[in-house]
Amino acid sequence: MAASDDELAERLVALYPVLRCLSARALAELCQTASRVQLAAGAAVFDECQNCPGFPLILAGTIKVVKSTAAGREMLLYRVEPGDSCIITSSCLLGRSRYSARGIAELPLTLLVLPPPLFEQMIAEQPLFRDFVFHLFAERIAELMQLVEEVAFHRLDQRLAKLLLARGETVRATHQALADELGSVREIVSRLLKGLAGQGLVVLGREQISIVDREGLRQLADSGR
Amino acid sequence: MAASDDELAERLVALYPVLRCLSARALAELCQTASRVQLAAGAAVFDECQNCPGFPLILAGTIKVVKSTAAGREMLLYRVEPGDSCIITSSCLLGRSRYSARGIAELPLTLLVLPPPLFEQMIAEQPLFRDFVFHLFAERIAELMQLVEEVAFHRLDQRLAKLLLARGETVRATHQALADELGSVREIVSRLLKGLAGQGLVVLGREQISIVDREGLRQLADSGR
DNA sequence: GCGAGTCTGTAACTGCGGTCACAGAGGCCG
DNA sequence: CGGCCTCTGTGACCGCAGTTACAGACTCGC
Repeated sequence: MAASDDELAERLVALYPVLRCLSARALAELCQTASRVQLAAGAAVFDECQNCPGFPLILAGTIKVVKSTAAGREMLLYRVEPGDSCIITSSCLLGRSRYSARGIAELPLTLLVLPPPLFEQMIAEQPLFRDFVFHLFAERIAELMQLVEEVAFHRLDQRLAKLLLARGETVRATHQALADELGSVREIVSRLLKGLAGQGLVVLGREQISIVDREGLRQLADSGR
Repeated sequence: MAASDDELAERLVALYPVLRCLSARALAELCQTASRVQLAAGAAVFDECQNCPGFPLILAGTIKVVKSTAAGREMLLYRVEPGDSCIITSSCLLGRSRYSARGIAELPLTLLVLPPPLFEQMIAEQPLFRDFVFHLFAERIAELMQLVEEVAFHRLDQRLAKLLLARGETVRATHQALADELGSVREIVSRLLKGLAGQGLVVLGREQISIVDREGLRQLADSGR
């Protein structure tokens, strides 16, 4: 028990260096007070209009935060990874409002959920923790504003190019998955990818896109700004 | 001097009831420490990639926060009114990052700008003030997520209808101004307004749109969700 | 090896939103 | 009154994204 808590504390601090600001005692207490949640890949972490059970620290896996329509289309707002915190959750917690999007576990997910009183206490007493949370807020807001701009003003091929660039050398994903990130539909993504391949920017394979001309893609993504 | 500070304090507390959590002394000190800024209508309050001089409380006027393109198109992200705070500013301040949009005074604007150390002190010491700021964060984030959804999934006529509904009985604005809120262009707004008028939902006049069928507009705005 | 299910390609068509190029219409000011 | 500026109306045209409807390709399990 104590050993596993020690281990947990270590992993926590490795992912969230800011927690070093806590005393060893406080950290141990945190590990005991917080509840551990495990979810399978694909499970819903939260949904629109729910209330929020606490402040989640991500130990493993990722959450994708998504708006979706009745027609089955979907759009990625942002992704939450270990070391981040799910800002929408914090915002519910802090603002006492409700979720306004859905969160879905992309990989098997392990969370440590701080109960609200503990969270508020840490915000009150730990300037560094406060800074950490605020910094996440600031980042998300900037990202969301950027996203609005891109959706409003950029063509889909540019957004697709940017998405591919952000994913490294070879992207393993179905066209449907890419469409869901962009808020579009599969056929269009297929068509655009074929276009990119025709320009020699990528090479296509099953569930795989290999970038061959990174610079060209970047030019496309940045054209007309 | 003291009289004018008293007046200021009164106006402040009227607009920001949360400041009641301060002692009379602290409030007086705040009024003295903070700097007052006046800007003409149309003036830039901040721009992308600037750093942030402090935490603004709005005494009079409004700020529109906007993304704009090289081609001269513009898109309203949100509007900041007396009693609100400009969250993008707070996010810069708290997250030590930079603006990622432009802020423009819509009316003659009076700000009271709290220097960062004072702001941080209040965040640290005043739980109610902290709540107030967080609540604003939460609201903005939810609004931005909503905006992404609307831009990505809703037709322009629906978004226009919603915009008109949110503006009261008769809307006084040029088509260009409406286009700038929606991230579109004047001709399209004119065309769509003509369509709405044709359906008997609104009546058009110079720099003026009068809503005659509120319910019909609402149906249009909500159709296909 | 066969069939079900998933993933991809692709062609025809539609419609929304944007661009361009004007023409009036209403105000404001000298 | 005449000229200028802003605001609005409008028609022709274009291109992107979305829809529909398939057909083939690949994978996996039986």
